[in-house]
Amino acid sequence: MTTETTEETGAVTRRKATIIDIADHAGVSRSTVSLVLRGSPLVKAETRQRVLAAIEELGYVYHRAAANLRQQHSQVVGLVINELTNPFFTEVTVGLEAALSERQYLPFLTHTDESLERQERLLTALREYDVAGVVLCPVLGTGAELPAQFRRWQVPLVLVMRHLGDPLENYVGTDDYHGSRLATEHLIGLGHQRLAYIGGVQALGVRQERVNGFRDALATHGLDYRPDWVLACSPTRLAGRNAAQELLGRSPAPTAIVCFNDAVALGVMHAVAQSGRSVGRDCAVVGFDNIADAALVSPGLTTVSIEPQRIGRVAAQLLLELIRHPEQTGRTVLVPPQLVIRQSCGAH
Amino acid sequence: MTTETTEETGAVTRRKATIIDIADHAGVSRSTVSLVLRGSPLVKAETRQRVLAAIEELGYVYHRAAANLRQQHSQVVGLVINELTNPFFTEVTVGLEAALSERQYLPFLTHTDESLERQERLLTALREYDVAGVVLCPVLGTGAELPAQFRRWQVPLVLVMRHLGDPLENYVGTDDYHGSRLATEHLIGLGHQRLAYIGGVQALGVRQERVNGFRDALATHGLDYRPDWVLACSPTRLAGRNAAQELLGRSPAPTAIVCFNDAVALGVMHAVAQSGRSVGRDCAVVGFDNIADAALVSPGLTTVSIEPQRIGRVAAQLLLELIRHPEQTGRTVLVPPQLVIRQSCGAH
DNA sequence: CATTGAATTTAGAACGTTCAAAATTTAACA
DNA sequence: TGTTAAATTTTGAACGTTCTAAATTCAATG
Repeated sequence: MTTETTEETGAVTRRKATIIDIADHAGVSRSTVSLVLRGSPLVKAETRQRVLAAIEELGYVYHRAAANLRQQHSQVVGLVINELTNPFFTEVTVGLEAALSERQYLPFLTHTDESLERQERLLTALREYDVAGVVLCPVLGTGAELPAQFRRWQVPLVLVMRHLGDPLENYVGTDDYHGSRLATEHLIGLGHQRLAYIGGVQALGVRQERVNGFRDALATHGLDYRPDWVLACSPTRLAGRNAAQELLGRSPAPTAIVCFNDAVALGVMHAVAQSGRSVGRDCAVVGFDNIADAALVSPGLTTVSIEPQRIGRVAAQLLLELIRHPEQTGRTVLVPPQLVIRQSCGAH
Repeated sequence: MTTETTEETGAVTRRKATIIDIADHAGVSRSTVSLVLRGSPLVKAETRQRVLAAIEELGYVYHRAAANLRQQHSQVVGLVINELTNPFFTEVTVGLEAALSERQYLPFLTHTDESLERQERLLTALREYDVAGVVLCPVLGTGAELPAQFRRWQVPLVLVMRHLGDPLENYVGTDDYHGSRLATEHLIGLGHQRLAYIGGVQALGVRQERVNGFRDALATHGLDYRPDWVLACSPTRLAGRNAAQELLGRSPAPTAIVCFNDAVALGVMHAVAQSGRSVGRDCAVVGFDNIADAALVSPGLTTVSIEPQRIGRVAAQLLLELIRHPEQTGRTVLVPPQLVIRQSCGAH
């Protein structure tokens, strides 16, 4: 029986049914019920029916925590994301969730809000809940020793979008270098000779990659790389506008601007228009990320698309591989980006 | 000893240390270690030191799943959010997480992506992981019987931002009616006589509340409510722009537009400007939500601020109350919104 | 109708913790 | 020093599952 009465309220409370209640109700043993629950072919069809009926009747809910305890492994994967407000990361998590739930893993999503302290708290919480692995987009200022720590802890770890420089770390991100190169070469192909780069915070490895792609594309085509035409700024629309205003005031001014991301690019477009120039005609602009606004704005923003969902899926796949083969290290997967051509670069 | 050798690899593997390993190492019993872990005052200071040293030395990690199993309750709370890409919800979750982790609960964040099927999968998964309660922003099309189901399941449930109409449901949201009224009365106070309302999907209860606030504010001040000046459209910038274009083409045109949310309002501002009118001077616009862009755009968007973090905190508090007193039902908390005055309404 | 092997089912221990109750040690006092 | 109470520690069962190995049932065969 699964009903009992509590003293305080006098109300009838239904204790949650367990596998034993099902067993009693169906007239079989715990083990048989367990086999049915896991879809084993060992049980006779008729018995299975009886058990399933009992499950239905008692409203039984499988207790995964107990099963995991016994089986010594969990089906939960921690997702530690630094900035959920950024739609890009939301997309990454959508890809992660899709790939994980296909393989019966449950993603445990978690938000550090770019705070190192929160990140530490969350990582130990996940460890205490015995997750099978962790996908982490580390907060700025995360120590490079974190991957080694995870190895010691024996918890598989995949970094996404930001890496820490440990040669043994497992990392999934975009091919920033080639994406940036792609964008730059497109502009050069359109005949531009005076190209500038705007955006990104110096400290970020991502930015370095993108600037390198820009630099090398120029070099390959025999164009000058002018350090004074490479401006850093925080990755926002406002900062992009300010930086562009300054740059466009110089003489000569660039005729094409490669931007760190779309937010910056939108700000840059704004500044270009305000300076009396036509975006695309007098000054070409390309972005990076292909956010939703890039298509909606007018003229449309030419940009490098990095398929965030795909990155999520790839990260999930790598993590599942690591769960199977924990000894693997140093895997890096760079998802190749694609150029999406719209009007902001003057092409059609 | 916690080291052993696996046959396959020959590598030394460190089995995760348990409370028993700590007990042996410190020369005490399981129970004593357990008491130390839970910060009990019963253990002698010197013993505690010895145990803590052992914990440190063996790199022990508390196994919450096992503890929860024994204690028959978990410290995990499910957060089921329909649209994480919406920065508003991200803010709500930040508030939830903050309030929950203060009380030692761990928020298990989850994303339905506005899919009913995903929502169902996630809810059963959370049940299987035996969460202490659930905070849910239900997907469109969720059946009104869901709260009753949760009651039968004996899982405390708090709805946020969207309710289902069950009189016993527990709900935390904004006071849409008064927020909308506030915005409308502000415009009336500035002398406007021809007011229109744009945005929101008919089916949503939220929209009905906001339109009611708009209507009643008009009535209170003896102004006509014209149903043909109340336009529904999906809550996006683009849809807002289209709706406003249509509306501004009529004659007479409204001199003030109350919008369902800020996204719509930004689209409306765009249309107003395109029609050759000055936003604020010729046509006032107010939004709802106070998203980040509202302050950045020019002119600044006057809008109703609903403090999403606060909503998250309140929802968390209510849930924790329900976990303590599961018999409570029918609680509704409406967080009062505030008017943030910028330039888009012509005031200063 | 035994016998055999396959098919199906089961008992008991185990996973890592905490609870209740009991056992032991320590301190205080006459 | 013995007695008592308080302080501290421990034992064994329990939480809901699954594993291993063994037990039982069934069907087919000679």
